[in-house]
Amino acid sequence: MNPADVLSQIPIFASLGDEDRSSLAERIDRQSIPKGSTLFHRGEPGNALYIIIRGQIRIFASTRQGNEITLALLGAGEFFGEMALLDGQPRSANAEATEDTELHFLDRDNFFSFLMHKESALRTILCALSRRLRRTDDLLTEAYFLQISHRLARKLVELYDRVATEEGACLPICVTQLELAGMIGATRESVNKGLNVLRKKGLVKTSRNRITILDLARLKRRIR
Amino acid sequence: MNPADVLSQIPIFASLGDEDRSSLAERIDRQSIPKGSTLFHRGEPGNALYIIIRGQIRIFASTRQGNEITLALLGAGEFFGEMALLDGQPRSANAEATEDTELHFLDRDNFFSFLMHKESALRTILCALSRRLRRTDDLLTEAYFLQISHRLARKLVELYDRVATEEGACLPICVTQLELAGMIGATRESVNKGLNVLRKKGLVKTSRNRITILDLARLKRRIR
DNA sequence: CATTCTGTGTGATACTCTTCACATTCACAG
DNA sequence: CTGTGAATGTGAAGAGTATCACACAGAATG
Repeated sequence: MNPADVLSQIPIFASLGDEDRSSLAERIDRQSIPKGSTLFHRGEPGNALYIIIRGQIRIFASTRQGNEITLALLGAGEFFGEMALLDGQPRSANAEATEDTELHFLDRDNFFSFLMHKESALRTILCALSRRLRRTDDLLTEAYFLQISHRLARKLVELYDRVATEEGACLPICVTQLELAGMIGATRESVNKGLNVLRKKGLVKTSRNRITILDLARLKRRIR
Repeated sequence: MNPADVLSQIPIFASLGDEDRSSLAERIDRQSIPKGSTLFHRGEPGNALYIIIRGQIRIFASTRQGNEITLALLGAGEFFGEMALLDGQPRSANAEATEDTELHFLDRDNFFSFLMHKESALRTILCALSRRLRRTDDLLTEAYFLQISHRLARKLVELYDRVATEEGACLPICVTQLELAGMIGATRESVNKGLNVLRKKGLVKTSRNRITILDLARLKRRIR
């Protein structure tokens, strides 16, 4: 698959015309990293935007006590690292590959000259940024006012939606309880106990690395 | 002060040439709102970006139980409301004036044509967006892992820095304990008890509507 | 096949923060 | 000066989580 075709699969660049896409493709480099390896750490200078071709990247922050919170889990077609690119500040979080991953990267100057050139791309990037900001604001309100069982239910629905839209069937969510804990800012034990409640009510079914939602409607009702 | 001069004081527009500035000034409207009044609510369609000339705006989210969390407190020269403008979604939070406030507003079409026209403005907007995103990410990590006393100390330093840079002296921070509680996601009582500890250690002095930092260095040390 | 590792399930205990219920102080309008 | 409301101070009780300390199962590895 040539770079220009890869670009056409990516939401930010999908609206580009053919010639713009090819000219951008020439400026983009490609990189592969193995599962478990780190792409960058918080505090490092950042000057590139990454776009995921294949695999999965986890964006996370950590505290001195060794706790970790997962800010985002990104898959093929999604991009990240744009913050450091935009404001020139050091990386605000860590990024690691949770699967063998291939990605494109685009450096600062290319990025800006490209944006100034294509208004549609500018609009798409700005949309994506504000959507992410919205999401984090929501997470913040949740973090302060919702108890763990609610945050858990909400996150399960969110993760389910992501799998469901791609297949339509009632697929299981593939996460460990530890990962879930990181996403909602809780301990693994609390997540386990929260899942226990949902299990007893027949809302979900759990097994190793898997959570299957049995009654989506009732689960959604618990969120409110 | 004529519109064009006002614009030159505002970071986003500072880099404009004189003629650009005047042409933009014609398209910008002005609005005054009294202390305590609401500018917009969450869920309303948004079609304008606001820039604060004078006064203060509080951006906040609220839950059905009536709890409120202050997402940002913005002063002269700062702007907000750009998110709804960018992605066309409804307002994601509420905005109210905590002082008598004057602001400019700029509608969608003008905003985009302006951005496409001036790369420096684009950079400023993108910087501001990513800075805001950074801040919220930080707040989120804090919310999950830091206990109230730490969040309190951190917020006091942040508020102090904002006052201090404008004057240089050791000015008191003007907030009520209820407002502080909204900013760090806690109850008024918890804030009170947290302040009590800081007071006993001689780090701060409190009175009605006022908190004075006595020992900034030691307060900063508590944050870590 | 034995061993190790990772993910899961669960109770006891301790701690933080909220909720509730009041008392107190201060500013300010009548 | 006096009443009224807003902001503050404080304690008791309870909810919700974290921490700790295990037991156990299945998968992966040699």
